[in-house]
Amino acid sequence: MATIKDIARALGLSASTVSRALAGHDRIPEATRARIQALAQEMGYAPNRAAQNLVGGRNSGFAGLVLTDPGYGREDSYLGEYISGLGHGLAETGIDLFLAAIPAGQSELSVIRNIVTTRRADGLILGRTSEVDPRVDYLISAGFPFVTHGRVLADGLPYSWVDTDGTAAFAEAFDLLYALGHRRFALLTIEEPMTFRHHRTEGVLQAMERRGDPEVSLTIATTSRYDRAQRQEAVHRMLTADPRPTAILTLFDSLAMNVLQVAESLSLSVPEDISVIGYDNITSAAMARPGLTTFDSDTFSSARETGRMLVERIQTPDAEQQSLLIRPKLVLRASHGPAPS
Amino acid sequence: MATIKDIARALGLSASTVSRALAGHDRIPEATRARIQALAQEMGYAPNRAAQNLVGGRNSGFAGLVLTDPGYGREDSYLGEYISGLGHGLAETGIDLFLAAIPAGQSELSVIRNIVTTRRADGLILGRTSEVDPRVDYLISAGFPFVTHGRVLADGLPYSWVDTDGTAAFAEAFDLLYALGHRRFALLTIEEPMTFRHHRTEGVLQAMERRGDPEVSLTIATTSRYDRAQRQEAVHRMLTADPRPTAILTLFDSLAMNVLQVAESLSLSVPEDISVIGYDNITSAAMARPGLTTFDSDTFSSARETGRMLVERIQTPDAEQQSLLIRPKLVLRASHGPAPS
DNA sequence: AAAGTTTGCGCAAACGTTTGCGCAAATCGC
DNA sequence: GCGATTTGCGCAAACGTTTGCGCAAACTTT
Repeated sequence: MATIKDIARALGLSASTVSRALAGHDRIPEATRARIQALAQEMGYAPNRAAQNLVGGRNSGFAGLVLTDPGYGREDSYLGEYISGLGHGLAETGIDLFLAAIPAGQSELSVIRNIVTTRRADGLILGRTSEVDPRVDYLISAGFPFVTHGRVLADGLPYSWVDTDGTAAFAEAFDLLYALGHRRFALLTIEEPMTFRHHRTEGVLQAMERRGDPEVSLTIATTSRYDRAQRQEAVHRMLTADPRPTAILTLFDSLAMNVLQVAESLSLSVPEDISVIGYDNITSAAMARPGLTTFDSDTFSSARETGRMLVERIQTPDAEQQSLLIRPKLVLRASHGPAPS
Repeated sequence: MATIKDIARALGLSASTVSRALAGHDRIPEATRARIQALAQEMGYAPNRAAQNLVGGRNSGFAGLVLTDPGYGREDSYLGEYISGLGHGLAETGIDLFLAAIPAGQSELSVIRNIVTTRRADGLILGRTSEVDPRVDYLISAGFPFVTHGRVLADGLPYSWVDTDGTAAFAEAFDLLYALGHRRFALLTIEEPMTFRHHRTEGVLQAMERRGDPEVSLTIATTSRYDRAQRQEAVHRMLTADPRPTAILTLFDSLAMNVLQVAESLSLSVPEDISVIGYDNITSAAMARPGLTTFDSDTFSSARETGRMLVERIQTPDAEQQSLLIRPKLVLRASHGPAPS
């Protein structure tokens, strides 16, 4: 509504002076700045983002969160908490959140490219990082500010990320179950080459190797991340194998939920017959019976940190890249117990 | 990157012609339009939103989804599914989703006012409507396009909304339990004057009245929507009352979850001792044991319709206001059964 | 073939801001 | 008290579009 020119006219100044005063530039005396700021306040002046954006070619005032369709985060409470955290990380910076919801079938990379070239956002937040991720490569080469939630496999790439330490957590889960006497392990994992799959698997393998116990066996079962029927079938196969594993680690909670369900339908009791441990601590994990033992990595604060890191990327592009590895906390519930004898 | 001027220069035309051709205006011969469009395609031209916005004062290209902090939708899978649906409703319109995440303690109304005056969005989507909602009043008076998810209590206000038919659903729930022999009912509700509270309560009261059975009793217990401890306590009081209700209706699923938990801690079995019915069909409702009987209102498609309605509001502001009342489907699980004798 | 209409397109202004350059006045150094 | 520097501020251009107006050429009508 009110423009810089209105302020200038009212004060008998030029638009340039008002602009500079508001931006806190040099060579504007404190008294003038104060008058200008007071009037701006009074008139409810807010800079026109479009105009600012146009002149500078930067500063759209938006941080884009890229979400892809299958799933989006629909699985559980995750997204709401994540957005809440991001909001807090961006608060007070004048940067708003823009949701780039990518329809199924559209190339995520082309949408990202479009956002970058049209400057629809000043920076991006990427989830679902895969081991080799063209989005990351592109954004680095374009020199565009971004932060990923999750990593790519290659080390040393110049980008900022926040991730949870799946390797440590899965090693901890293995050790916990080993200590309870379990020797026949199974890991339920996914087909998609997400980086977290690598890290979490690595945790189990490392812990196993450290034990060096020849009695320990591990079978790895793979299923699709999204196809429900295929998931059920894979779990079913795993639970009817002979010999049956007694300790099941799943890559994330919703897979563990499948295990709980199939076990129930097979009249296997958890944790008496099999122990199950998940990862993520989704809301359902607490509601399930038995309650699911899992790992919690505080989505809210990790999202907040992601937001803060992005702000830093945007505002001081030359600052060093940051990264944050969060150690998830084991949440003990009732889905694990001593190995059956 | 590529601008309209680049195209004009390359074709020996003026910027005006290119602009008009791309916008599909009159008085541009088909042949010229085709040439222009082809080159635009080839050069990867995308209009600069900031410039478009600046000239027209409209058309920021964003639809704002207003989310307030306590909760946001963190409770369950709701938000992810909702956003997914909205994305589909806005797809192909060139309108992106902008998240107005309102920090706790900030006035939602002032944020909305700011968005409207700075034209940061072309339209808004509002959730959490309360019986009397100043946001709705303000947006109507400002003539700003918006759609609410939920209604206000007053009828006949000129705005578009999408809501679920809580009245019908709660009447159905009552009837179901009545038919199973239940006579001592309880309704667990919230303190906040949300409109859905009114409608859902109304459903129970109406069904009760229709029966006109003097043996039926209904106690209504009220608790805070967000305070966990208070919720537990209210549920505890309800389940230790004498005589204890045998049929418990809760305003939404997460309250029903509380009932399930407290019942378990009191060694009451569901559904043998008490029946519980929720509303919303959150993910945990399926995972809980016993599975929660509840109502599902297809968040995804109602969000998609909300998105479509907003597009209509934005593009044809003079079109009639629309509304959509969705009849939720009863999802039968294991948390309800015959009244204990 | 003259008058009127339509077609195809360009000119230039406008949207609200930022910023390089410049200029007069004030202040400083000595 | 004179030259040099600093301070305070304005002019005007630029960012990429859209759009009212106008004009010449091409058609149509009579």
